[in-house]
Amino acid sequence: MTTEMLTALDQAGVRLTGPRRQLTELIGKRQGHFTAAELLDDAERRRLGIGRATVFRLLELLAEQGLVERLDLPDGRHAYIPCEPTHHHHLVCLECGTSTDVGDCGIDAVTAEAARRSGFHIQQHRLELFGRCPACQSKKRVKR
Amino acid sequence: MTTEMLTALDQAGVRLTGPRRQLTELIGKRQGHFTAAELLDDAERRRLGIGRATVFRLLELLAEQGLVERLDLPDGRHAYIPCEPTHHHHLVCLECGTSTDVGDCGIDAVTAEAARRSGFHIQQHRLELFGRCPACQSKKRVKR
DNA sequence: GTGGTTATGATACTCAGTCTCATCTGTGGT
DNA sequence: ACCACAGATGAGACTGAGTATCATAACCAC
Repeated sequence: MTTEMLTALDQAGVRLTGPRRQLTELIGKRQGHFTAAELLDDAERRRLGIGRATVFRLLELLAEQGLVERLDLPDGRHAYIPCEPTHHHHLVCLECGTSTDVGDCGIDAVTAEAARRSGFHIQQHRLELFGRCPACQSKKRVKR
Repeated sequence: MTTEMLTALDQAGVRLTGPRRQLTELIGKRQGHFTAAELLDDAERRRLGIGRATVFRLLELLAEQGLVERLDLPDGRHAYIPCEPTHHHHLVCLECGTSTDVGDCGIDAVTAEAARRSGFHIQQHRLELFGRCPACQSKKRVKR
């Protein structure tokens, strides 16, 4: 996945620098969502000497390319999810952070209906689903 | 609307203090969404002598009671919308900030479908729609 | 290789939101 | 009407996320 990110960045006409390679690798090693602070921590723990600004700049770049998506967690924090650059929505596990992409699932019908009722011209929408993934559901069951 | 908020706060067992009355009044005077900073500005402009902490504390209280809902704007800022304390979604005008509540519009079917496909147990969802309200649509048309 | 454009890290800064704490005030009981 | 005191307040310190600046470093097309 990190190579996909790198080739996409390359095609976007930006330089494939050391810090960018290292950070995309760290992103690849994480599963699920992560915050900028967590990524920064990873980098510091490995003594990569990467500055905070660089982390934010890369995340912004990746977000522009649609390789990563900004997510607003229920507690108000911002997180990022690596994902395919097509329109979709996220289903996030509140326990382990795993996330899955879901396709449209009929959401277009919902927005169309809302537009019809309100007269609004809808330009963008955001749907975020939160819950527990199958693995965490069975984990809890065992513990009880 | 501000009286509704006050009676709801009263029933929640908190004190109806001066700052709380003044702030709910300011919220009532705004239409559409607003950020904490904007509300704070309003209060400062009127020399009410209300501290920043009080503003945040009231917003938190109102959010707990469902009288106001936290909203994540597409640009990442946090805003609040006064609303009815029932489950619903928001349709926000990106130009003037007006917002409308929309009922379920079939979104439950979407979450059910996503749950079926993924095996997740979905606990909460957030749907936010952004666009242009009817008034702003006709405004633009006139300008051209 | 080399040149020059682009990216980088350090640092300072801003801004949102939280915490603390001494002081003040609404409210229920009298 | 008064009082006592729990709960609320404002000031200001603090934290943490994200941004801006700028001199230095590193890509990469040539």
